[in-house]
This record gives sequence, C-alpha cells and structure tokens, in this order.
Amino acid sequence: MARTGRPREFDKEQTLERALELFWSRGYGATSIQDLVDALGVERGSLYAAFGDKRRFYLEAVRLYWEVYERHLITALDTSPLLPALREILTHPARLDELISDRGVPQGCLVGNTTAELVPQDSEATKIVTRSYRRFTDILAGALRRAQAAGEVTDTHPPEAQAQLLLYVVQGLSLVSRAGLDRTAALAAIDTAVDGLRA
Amino acid sequence: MARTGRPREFDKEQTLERALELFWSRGYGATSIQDLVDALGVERGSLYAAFGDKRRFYLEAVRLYWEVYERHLITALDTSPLLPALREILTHPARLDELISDRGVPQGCLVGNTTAELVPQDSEATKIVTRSYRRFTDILAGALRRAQAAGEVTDTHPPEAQAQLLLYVVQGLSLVSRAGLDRTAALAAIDTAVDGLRA
DNA sequence: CGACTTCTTGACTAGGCGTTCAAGAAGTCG
DNA sequence: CGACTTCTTGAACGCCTAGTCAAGAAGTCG
Repeated sequence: MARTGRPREFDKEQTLERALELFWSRGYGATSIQDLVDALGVERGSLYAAFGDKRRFYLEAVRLYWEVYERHLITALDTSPLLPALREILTHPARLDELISDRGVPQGCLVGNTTAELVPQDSEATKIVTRSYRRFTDILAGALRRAQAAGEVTDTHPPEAQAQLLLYVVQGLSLVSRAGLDRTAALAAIDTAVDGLRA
Repeated sequence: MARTGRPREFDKEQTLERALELFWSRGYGATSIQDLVDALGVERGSLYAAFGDKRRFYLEAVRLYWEVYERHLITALDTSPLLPALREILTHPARLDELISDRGVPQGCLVGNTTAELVPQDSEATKIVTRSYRRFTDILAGALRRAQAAGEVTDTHPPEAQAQLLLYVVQGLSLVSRAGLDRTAALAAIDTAVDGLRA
C-alpha cells in the first residue's frame, strides 16, 4: 500500500525559506503569487499543491521565522552575566545577523510586520503573533528573574514588566529601522535601555 | 477672471478625516477605493478630482495624522514636572484618546503602520515617516533636556538617547497593542520605562 | 511491463482593483 | 439670460490578482 508517486522536484523546506525572505522584504499584500513563482522557480500549481493558498503559505513562513528566532533567543540568553547578551539581542531584532550593519536594508521583524498588516483582521495571524510575543516575554522574564536574583539586574520592577518593556523596545526598533537606521543613535538608545536595568 | 464653477458638495477636510479613520483601521492596501466611496458617501470621480490618486490620498491622511499628533505632543510636554506628562503620552500612542480603554480596538500609530506597509519601497512615504520620527525625538529630547537641567530626569545618558528609546517604546507599544492589549502589563512596562528616567 | 500515484506545467477563469472619462448638474459672473 | 467653470455621477477600461484544472511527465511497486 501507499504507492508513492512522482517525487517533488524542489526542496520544500528550502523553498519555504526563500519565500520567507520575499515575504519579509515585501510584505504579504505586496508579494504576488507571480512574484513567488518567479523568485522560487516553482510553478503556481506546485506551490498550491505543496503549501495551500497564499495565506497559509505566508503564515507558515511566519511560523518558521519565529521558530528560528526563538531558538536563537533561548540560546543567547542562557548565560551570565545577562546584560551583555541582552544588548546583543536588542541590536539584532530585525535581521538575526546584520540589522546594524552596512549590508542590506533593515526590514523589521516579520512578526511585527505581520502585526501591522494582518492583525487584528486575520484571526489566525493574530494567534501566531500573540503567541510569539508571549514566548518572547516569557523567555526574557525568566532570564531577568535569574539576573535579578544574581544581583545583576535591578529589582525595583518585576521581571515581567521589564520583559514587556523590552518587547516594545525591540519591536519599536525593528519598525523604525525600516525607515533608515542611524547606528549611533540606535546604539545609544539601546545602551540607555540596558543601563536602566542595571542593579 | 477666475470664474468660480460649481461648488464642491462635500467638506474636503472632514472627508479627509474620515478617510484617515478608514486607512488607519484597515491599512493602505486593504482599503479599496470602493471602500472609501461607500464609507465617505463621495463618488469615485469626485475623490480623484479632490485628492488625486489613492496613494496621494493616503499620504495626505498620514500628514494630517502626524500634524494632529505633533500638536498634542508639544502641548502635553510643555509642563513641569515632565515625567507624569510623559507617562500620559506613552499610554496614548495609538489613539490620541483611548488606547488603554475598553472601547475600540487599538489600531497602532498610523505612522508606524505606514512604516511597516510602505517603507522603504515608497520614497515619499519614507520621507514623511522619517520626518515624523525626527520631530518626535526632537520634541522629546528638548523636554528631557529641560527636565535633566531641573534635576527631574537622570543625566547618565544624553536626552537624545533617551528620546530615541522612548520613540522605540511608543512605536513598539502601538504595534504590539494591535494584537491585543493587556492594560496591566502595558502600564507596568511604561512605569518601568518612566522610572528608569528618574534622577 | 503496466498499473498506480503524485507532481509539473501553463493556460484559463472569475473577480477585484485603481483609474479615466463623457455627459449632465450646479453654481458664478458679465 | 447665456457663457463659462467646476463638480458629480457611474459606466467602462485594462490590468493584475488568487486560484483552478486537465493533460502529461516521472516516479514506485506488483
């Protein structure tokens, strides 16, 4: 049983990654199926067969984006002292690598972009986005709690409030950076935020 | 000379305000001309005659939005002590009135939404957005400088860096709020930010 | 080999989009 | 009144969109 048919000619995971790049740089609405066909080298019918309609395709890309980012976040923050790592995280919100760099244009955080474009109209997008924000604050609050206990971070405010504030900072930085990034000003702001947490 | 023709039957300014509301809640791409015709009660041809094409119409709305917000900002921050006023500003980023309230759904900041949707592809949108951010930080930096001199705000970091950070916080809060607002968590984060500025 | 399953291709459909425009309505001014 | 200008109306245009589907290709397995 389960006769297997003709094998897929393209790598599904890799195609999703490339679609993610396109969706990330252009947004959901401004990326047409034709754009995807051209960029991915996969015909329309195959895309529909593999990923369902455009919306599902996009949401899948957002899921992948967050999955990668979350792994990065957990790894990076599992350290002591926390604040230098936190500073790193804050300087890399949009691109996992090069937000503050010369190459490439900052394109924000895909979760944040999705928030602006699809939320709250699209309920599934809202669920993904809400969940991502929740994970972010949970992970940060955990790290901050440990750092408070270690005396590295001030305990004048609860770690949850500090984590929520950092979510705003990251998302704000990601968004504003799309309009052009002044590295010096951004770094000064980040340092102000990080120093505000110091015990 | 200058024979005047048939007078316009609708109020241009008021129509722009109502279009602003629509663009604000749905975004640029998701608001069709037909939506505008239906909501404004003005036929397509008249809209085109009065406002040019859709893009100009939208950008005009963004300009109006910022103009109103900037006036509000300047007025609200022209006070001493500064921090209570600043806290007010931070709690009202999205709606000038009721971001943190029960009625209505937060729809973010129109400038921020524009950043996510049109920047950096659209150069005119980028100019408007960049200028708005610049005005925001200039106004805040001025107020913070005075408050530093008065000994109300810490001078461990320059007012420009503090202002840039607050821009990120406001934009981040506006954006994240679209996905649902936890009043308590948001207020706790804002208090954390404001207390971090205290001398 | 031949039956079966799945994938690929690209033409096709239907609908929505932004935009235009010609004809008529409603004013002003000489 | 009649000439002139501007605004209103809504049909029409061309384009692009997301999505479908039938025919053929490329595998697997009995």
